[in-house]
Amino acid sequence: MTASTTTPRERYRQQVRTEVKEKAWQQIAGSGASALSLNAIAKQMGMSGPALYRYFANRDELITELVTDAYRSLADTFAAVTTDGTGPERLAALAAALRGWAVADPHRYFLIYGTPVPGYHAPDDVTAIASEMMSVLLDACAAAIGAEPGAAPGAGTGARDLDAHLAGHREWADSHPDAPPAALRTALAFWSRLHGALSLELAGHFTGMGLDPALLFAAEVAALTSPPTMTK
Amino acid sequence: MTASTTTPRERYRQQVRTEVKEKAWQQIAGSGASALSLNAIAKQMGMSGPALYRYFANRDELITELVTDAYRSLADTFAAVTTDGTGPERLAALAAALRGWAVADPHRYFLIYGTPVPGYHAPDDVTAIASEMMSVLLDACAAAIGAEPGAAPGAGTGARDLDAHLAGHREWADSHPDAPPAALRTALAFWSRLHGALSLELAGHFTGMGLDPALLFAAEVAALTSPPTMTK
DNA sequence: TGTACATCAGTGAACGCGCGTTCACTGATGTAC
DNA sequence: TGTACATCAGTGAACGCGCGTTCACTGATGTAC
Repeated sequence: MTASTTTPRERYRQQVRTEVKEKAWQQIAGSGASALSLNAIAKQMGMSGPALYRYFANRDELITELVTDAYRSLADTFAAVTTDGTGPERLAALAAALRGWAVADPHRYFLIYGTPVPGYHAPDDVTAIASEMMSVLLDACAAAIGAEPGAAPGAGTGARDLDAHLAGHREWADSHPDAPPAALRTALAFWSRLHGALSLELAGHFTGMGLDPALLFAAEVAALTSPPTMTK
Repeated sequence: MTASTTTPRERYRQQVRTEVKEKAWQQIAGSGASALSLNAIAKQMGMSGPALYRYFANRDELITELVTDAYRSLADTFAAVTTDGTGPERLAALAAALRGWAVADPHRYFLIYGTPVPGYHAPDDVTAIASEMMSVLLDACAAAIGAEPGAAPGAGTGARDLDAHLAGHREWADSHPDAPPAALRTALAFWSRLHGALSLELAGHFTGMGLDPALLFAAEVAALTSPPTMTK
């Protein structure tokens, strides 16, 4: 509990910045990220448009901050997941955290993982945050794989080319230089498959089909750690 | 070769409509779908803005037509895939067709499967087209499953809840009323996993990692039909 | 083949709107002596 | 504790811009006799 050296003025600044972002999210929820308007936010806050330029240099800076905040929030959610339990249990917990986070605010999810905005480039901060998340995921994957290497997705013949490629391209996993290829494969399958299920769910592609997305998601999570055995 | 009853004027109309759509796609590629502007398209065609209202009632109608065209194009691509070969071969061919189609024009892909536009609702036509595609996919899935039921993704214990749910919700698959649950599961995994890999690839989430998306995609396709065997 | 008429593509002016952003200014809040 | 000054939040007017859309109109193309 170190005494905050924040001046009242600085505190007020942060409050206003926070409120601007809140209104921004509301606006994104209503009309999409590309329709974000500084003037509209100001009006909603009972201020005049130019006032916001005290708090954000321009529209792009606001969006960048929203993106960074979204990444930060997801990374924190990941980091908060318990590291107790077996590898598969940890992976399941991470998956549940991911889905919970995404379902809680689909627009925030899509701001990160949705259609990229042409011309907009995410700031460098986010790659660092993405690495954080990958590190947490790899940790659980390594634990899961250590217990049962054959249970990793693609452990059969199908991933031989991928494994060869991964042998030469594992910079993205350099937080875990000793993780076996199966762990890397599992991490990739985790991201790829769960984002597939989540994207379709949040975009509403399942509602027209009358399916419960949670069950598909659960089945995909299960398949990540306990691959099908031949039942013939 | 039935003689076309199309009048020259009608033919001209269609030409212009087509050109408008082409410019629209170019504009989407450059600035995103939400920045689509009738005036800008007209200017690019050397016409004045209001002229386009001879061809499209308004902006929304143009977008709707772009969406429908995109679905139609994907469905045709699917339908053109050969039905020769074994089930797994057919699934692999469909997967390759999907990826080829998506990579050829990422913006078109995202217009269908990307971030949904708040307030915009796709027309009814597209659900019919989506059913077409699902029917083609289910056909291949049924063939693949018939040969080797245990090879379906989730054939282990992980998909029991999903199977129970599918037993009561298979209207989306009513083109194949006799398809076994494993076929339905395979079709869902096909869409979900491949869209996951494609979305991440096309949004550029792999480029920062230095990975070759094609190899991940290939591994996912392989996992759909030949699940890992325990190598322990 | 020629004339009279209908159809329809495209224009230019105009409407109201909201946007991002700049600028000079007012008034309140904090700081230094 | 009181006064003088500096800092900074917020305003209102203004700039230029592009948007979707409507409207009355011109001129070319096709049709009917």
